[in-house]
Parts: sequence; structure tokens; C-alpha cells
Amino acid sequence: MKKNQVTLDDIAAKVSVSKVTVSKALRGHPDISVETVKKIKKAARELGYVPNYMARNLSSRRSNTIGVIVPKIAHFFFAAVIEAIYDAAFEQNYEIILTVSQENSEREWKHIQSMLSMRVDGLIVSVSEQTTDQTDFKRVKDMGVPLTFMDRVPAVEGFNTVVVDDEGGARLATEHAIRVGYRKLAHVGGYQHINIGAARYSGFRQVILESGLELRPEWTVFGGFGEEDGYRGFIKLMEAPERPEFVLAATFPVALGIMRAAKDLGVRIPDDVDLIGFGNSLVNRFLATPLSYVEQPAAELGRRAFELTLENIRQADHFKPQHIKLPTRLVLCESCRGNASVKIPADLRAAGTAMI
Amino acid sequence: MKKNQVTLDDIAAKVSVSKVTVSKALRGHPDISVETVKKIKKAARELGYVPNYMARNLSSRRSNTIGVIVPKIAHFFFAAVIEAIYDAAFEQNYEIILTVSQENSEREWKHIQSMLSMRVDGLIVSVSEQTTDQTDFKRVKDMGVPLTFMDRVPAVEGFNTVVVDDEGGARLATEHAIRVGYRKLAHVGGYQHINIGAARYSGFRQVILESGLELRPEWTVFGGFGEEDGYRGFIKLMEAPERPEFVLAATFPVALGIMRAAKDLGVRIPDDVDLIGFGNSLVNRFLATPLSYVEQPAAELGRRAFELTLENIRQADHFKPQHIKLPTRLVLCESCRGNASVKIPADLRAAGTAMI
DNA sequence: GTGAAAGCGCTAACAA
DNA sequence: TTGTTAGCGCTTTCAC
Repeated sequence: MKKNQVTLDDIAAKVSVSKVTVSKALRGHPDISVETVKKIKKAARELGYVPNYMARNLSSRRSNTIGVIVPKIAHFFFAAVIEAIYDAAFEQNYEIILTVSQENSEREWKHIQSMLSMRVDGLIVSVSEQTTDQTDFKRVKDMGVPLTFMDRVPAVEGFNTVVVDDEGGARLATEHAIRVGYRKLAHVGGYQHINIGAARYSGFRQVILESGLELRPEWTVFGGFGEEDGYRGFIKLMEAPERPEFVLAATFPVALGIMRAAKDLGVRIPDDVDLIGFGNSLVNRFLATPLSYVEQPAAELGRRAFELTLENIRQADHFKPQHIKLPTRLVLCESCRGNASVKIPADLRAAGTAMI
Repeated sequence: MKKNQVTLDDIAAKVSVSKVTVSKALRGHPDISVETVKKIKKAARELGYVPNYMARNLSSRRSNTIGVIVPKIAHFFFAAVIEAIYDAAFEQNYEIILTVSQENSEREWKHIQSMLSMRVDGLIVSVSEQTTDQTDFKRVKDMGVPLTFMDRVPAVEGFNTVVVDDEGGARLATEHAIRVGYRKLAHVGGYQHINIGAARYSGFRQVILESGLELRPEWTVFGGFGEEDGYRGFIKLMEAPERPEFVLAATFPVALGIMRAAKDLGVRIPDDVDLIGFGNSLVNRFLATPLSYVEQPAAELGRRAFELTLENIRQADHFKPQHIKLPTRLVLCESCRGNASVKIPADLRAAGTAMI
């Protein structure tokens, strides 16, 4: 049973001052004398006072809270991003309201509305696979709530964005494959209506064309970002009349799916086909065949998204949308050739951003 | 810049009814006629009305929100638990406020206070490694806020608990080792002041003693629940005058640490030493040596914790603390012997609770 | 079926 | 340095 709460009035009565004095004292307002502050804080402690943020926020019209929505939590990449956001928020004394769309755009919008109703001061959004409609986000803009898209950004103007240089990353991987001597390159890509899917394919495509190689349609298959998509994609790839020598996978889960499919089909990686993916997990080095990958700076992504949103909140009126693109690099492991001297760099072995 | 919000009054003015009528209509109160409801909803949509939960909650004294605190997010077990909590909450139209202690008890208490200040209707807590003081939780009880401990529970009476049968799980694994023929059994255990650490060790210990085997101190090392702890623990184990034949690891990360240490020391698993751990990850089957493990029903843990908390909230006055213990089972993979006919069961291969 | 009055617990602006 | 007055936007009673 909810006990009746201790309020400012209770403290005020006990110390024989006014409610306002108590309010100011408790918030460290410079108005109040050191002595009264001490008395008030003592009384508050004795009474077991717990401030009521609902009341505080209602009256101050600020919540000190930032809303976050991601497609998934149980995925090392997002978990790492989220943890970084929480850390950054904690340092700044901000609260985070985290919601999960489960890759469902309806659920996404419902959660965003909830967070708006909670009067979050700002919003960090990584859109679901399904999200194609942007009118929802314009509504957020109309309410004057700062919004930052992170990693997965839709095609809308006028919002902050923090992304990884996916195109550049895909280029790095593809260029490496060509440098090592491959000519038959394939891509198991993600959804093309989402920036990360499109950018990764685009980088792949550019390098192929620049190198005068063929961009064979049967060697580029598209789907989602999950393990199943990788599994299906690879099987489709292997049905092509001629087998590719190298595959660029859209995500780490997709790469795992490819590994599973390869095993089921009796295709050896990297002996028969080389593989490079996007993103890392701390377990990578424990895999039967550690995956070569384009490194995604998950923790930095989360931190920068938070900081940018906060900046936007603080500057409010005169703030122009900013766009941050984080550089990537290629980390070569056993799933691809040409990795003889590289292996897993020592500083990545202990990388704390990914998840076990 | 935050635009001035649309309020109930604005809608009321537009439809020429009172604020109260609008409030009721929007909440589906049966008082209002179907026709007025329709008009009001239309007006609300047109004006872009977004309810203000701060105000709503302040006046209704309920927040429809449950607070959750976990030690970590970027860890497949907690990520899976959290995702299940979110799903359960979504179905019941509840919001979740998630916070992360980062295994720090100060941070834990700060977050709990925040959530109390936000006037969450209930709390789900998985304590940090550091947490030893329980007076904090008694304060929560004094406020009359229902609290459920989940997985990691401290030694306090009077709260709901939802845990996995850790002792039973450890027994299963240890009994298996003995059945297979081992006599020299070791344990790399977690903190003994935390229930999961103590219960897992206890199950191990019981079986050893019941079987008339020796419980050798140099074969039981204790530390935290992370990969590093496993690494250090195994090295310590290998320094013993006689090597054990079998190791029970306290967690999945600990088991990974053991694998890494074994590799560094040139000890082969399972040829030289057998290994069984606690908890699973979807990547397990991709590991060089898939880990045998005691299965932890992470998703069910999260769901049950939510449901129990909700029940407690709804019953309020006449609710007695409940204790739920979820059964475990042993899943045998390549990291231990006696797994010939078992392998990874088909239904676990596609298990959706763990994380890639 | 509808509405007027009162108040949730707090903060902001201004007086004293 | 302290206190008074007025809300914040909503729900709750209770009267009409």
C-alpha cells in the first residue's frame, strides 16, 4: 500500500519555514543561508523525503530526461550503444527512458508518443527496419523536441544524425578483397530503404565499378539484418551458376548466418569463400572462424548521440541540425585471406564496447 | 524551442465543452456520449494534442510505470531478460524505466532514488556485485513501493524474488561430471555474498560431499562474474599441484575467460580439462568449442518478474511476498565429455532468448 | 451526460 | 534571506 508521501510542506512545518524555502534549500539555490539549509536537509532526511519529479517537472516544464528508442536490445551492437548512452547520461545527471520497437514501426510510433507524453527533453532514435513514413518525426519537430537519429536514419531532413561511415567501411572491405586478388565479389546486403543497408551496398558497388569488375545481380542478394537473412542470402548466393570468391555481409548476425549456411552446405570459410562482416562482438575471437569485420564504434556512437542531443536541448532556439559521421576501420581475422600479419590487434582483444 | 503545448482546455474550447468532459472522453470514460467523444477525439487529433503524463500522474497518483535496475546491459543474459520485461510491459500498457548500476552499489542506490522520485508504481531489481547493505531496500518498502528481486537477490526478507534454481543447476552439472567418471572436480565460482555465486557453489559442494569425493580448496577459486575473473581463476587452478579433470564455471563469461586462459596455457578443452558453464548465448554454436551449460531461462525470468511486480501493484494491501524459482536443465555440447548422443538439442539451436 | 471546484506537489516571479 | 501568490495540466469528487 502506498504510504502518504512526505512533501515539502511537511518539512517546512517541521523546520518552521515556508515551502519555498525548503524547495530552494533542497535544490541548492544560493538564496538560502547555510544554516537553514543544514536544518532543512536534516529534517528531510529524518522524514524520509523523496522529491516528486512529476510535480517538479510539471511546474518547471523540464524533465531532465532523454528518450531513446532502438529496434532491439538483445543484440551486442545496440546493447553497447545503449550502455554508452546510459553512461553519458549518468555523468550529466540525466535520466534515460529507453524503449524498444522490436523492428516494428507501429510500436515505434507508440513509444515515441509515450515519451513525448512523458515530456522528455529530447529524443534519440534508431529506426526500425519497417519505418518508411517520416510524418511521425515531423510531428516531433513540430512539438519542438530535439531529435537525433542514430545509426539507422530515415530519409528526412532537419534532424541531427550520428552515423558510422558505412559506405567508407564497405569500401575498405571491398578494396581489401580486390587487393588480395579476388575478382568475384558478392554482397549479402540489408534492406535498401535503410541508410545502413544502402550505404554498405553503395560502397561495395562503387569499388566494384571503379575496379572495372562486374556487378553481377546474382551475387548481390538483399534482405534484413538478422542471422536468418544471412543464412538465406548465402544459400541463394550458392545457387548462382558461378560461385563468388568473397562475400561482404551487411551485419555481424548476417555473417553468422552465412557461417551456419556454409557449414550446412559444406562450404569452407575462408578456404572456399572469404567473408567480411560489419561490427564486432567480444566473442568473435572465440568463434571457430573469427570474423574479419568493419569496426563500428558502438560506444562512441551512443556517447556522441547523447551529447549532440543535450547540446541541442541546451541551445534550443538557435540550433542547426548537425551531422556526425564516425570513421571505421577494417579488422582482419581468420575468416578472410590476406590477414597473415594482421590478426586481431591487441587493443581490440580487450575491447570493452562489445558484448560477451 | 519548445512550442506551447496543446492542453485539454484548448480542445474544450474548440468543441465547446468543459475540460472535464474532454479528459473523460479521451480516457474512454463511459460517462460521455459516443457523439461527443467522436467530436473531441477529432479535435484532439487536429490540434495535435499530446497528453501530459506528468500532469496526469501527479493528479492520479499513479504512473503506469515500473522501474528496473540491472548491473549491466551489454551482457547477453541481462539483455535477454530486459527484452522480455519490455515485451511483457508493452502488452500491459506499462512503461519501463530502465537503469544500469554498472555493478556499482552507489550508482544503484542513486538510480533507485531517481526512480522513486519518478513515482514508479513498482521496482524490479537485480543487485550489483558490490551490494551488501540492505537498508536501502527497506526504505523502498517503507514507501510502500512493491519491489521484486530478480536473479541476483540480496539477503533481505519481505520482498518478491524470481530466481533460477542455481543450486539445482550446479548439482546437475556436477552429477553429470561424476557420472561420466571424473573424480577431480574444480569450480571457478563467483562472489559468495551474492545468491547466484553462493547457490552455484553450494550445489557443487553438496554433490562432491555426497559422493564421498574430496572438496579441495585449491580446486575452488572465487571471484566475480566476468571474463577476466574466469581467466584469472583458471590460471590459479592450473597452478595447483594436481590438475582437476573438470571445471564448473560460474557464468558464461567466466567460461569464456577459462577458454582463453586454457588456450594461452596450452590446455585443451575438453581433451585435458572438461568445462561446463552457466547460461547460454546464441553464438555458442559458433564457438570453436561450444560450451556445455546449465540453461538459464532468461526470458521467462524477465516476464515472471514483471508479472509478479504487476500483481503486487494491483493487489497492494493484501499481498504477501512471493518467491519463484525457475527450473534449469543441462545442455551438453563439445566442451565436456559424455555428450555423444546429446549435442545441442534442436529446440535450443533456434533459441530466441539469447543474443547474437 | 456534463461541468465547477479543488487539489496533486512542486517551482517561478515577485514582494517584503 | 525569506515568503506570498499563482500557476504547471491534469483527475477527482460531487453537484447539476
